[in-house]
Amino acid sequence: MLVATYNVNSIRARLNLLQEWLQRVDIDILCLQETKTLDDNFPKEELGRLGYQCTILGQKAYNGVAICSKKLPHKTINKFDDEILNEQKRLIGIAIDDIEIYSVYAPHGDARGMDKYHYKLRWYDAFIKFIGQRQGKVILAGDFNIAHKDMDVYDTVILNDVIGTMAEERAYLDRLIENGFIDTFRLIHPKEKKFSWWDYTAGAIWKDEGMRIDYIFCSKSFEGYLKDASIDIWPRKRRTPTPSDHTPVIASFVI
DNA sequence: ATGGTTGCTTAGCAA
Repeated sequence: MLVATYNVNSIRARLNLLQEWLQRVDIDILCLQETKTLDDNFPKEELGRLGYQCTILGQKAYNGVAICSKKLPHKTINKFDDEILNEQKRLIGIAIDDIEIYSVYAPHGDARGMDKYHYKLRWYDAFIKFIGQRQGKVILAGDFNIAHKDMDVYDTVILNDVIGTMAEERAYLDRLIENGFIDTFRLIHPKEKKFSWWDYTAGAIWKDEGMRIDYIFCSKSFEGYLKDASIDIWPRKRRTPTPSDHTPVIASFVI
């Protein structure tokens, strides 16, 4: 079973590239972020033609998450007890067989001290609390907007104590791991310096000046099933159609 | 070259 996460930076702008990519790989469950459109405008039919059932939680212009799966989910989780998890569309879950899968789009946070920064911390508090209550086989796939360690950024001087690398942000990923979640890419590749996002400006992708901020975490109960993990740089290196600033992250499970 | 890129929605915001 192949699980992928991809921040597409607009599903409508990225549809052609996404279709091309999906024909090259054989993804079973695709978690999308920054779909940036209301549910009515989500290209359900186009993805349906590629064999995917789409579970969508969109909003106009910003945010928006979805999960496209080959199997039909028997449950959708799109409402949460904590209001901060409901107001912006950053989290959706589905259940397939005995597995819960979440597509996650954590707030960017702007810069320390700004309103959006405090929002990020409050959102993460609510998210970790919610996730801590989940039981059994759980997968969290998405754009977490935090580079966990120094090896997850291209330059530790330029990217020291800035948004995405602050100790207080990294502590949230530590807490996820303390709760039993596994960073699948890092487990399979303990030493590899690979990124999942590169700034659009200044040709960052061609210099590999990026950060690893997209992750697939799985609960401890999955540990024996994890077979492989990778970052597919192919979509990010297209010149046409225009790519997202992120690239897909993949995890493979023997289920 | 003293900046540079996208997308959504239409000039300002968000990333």
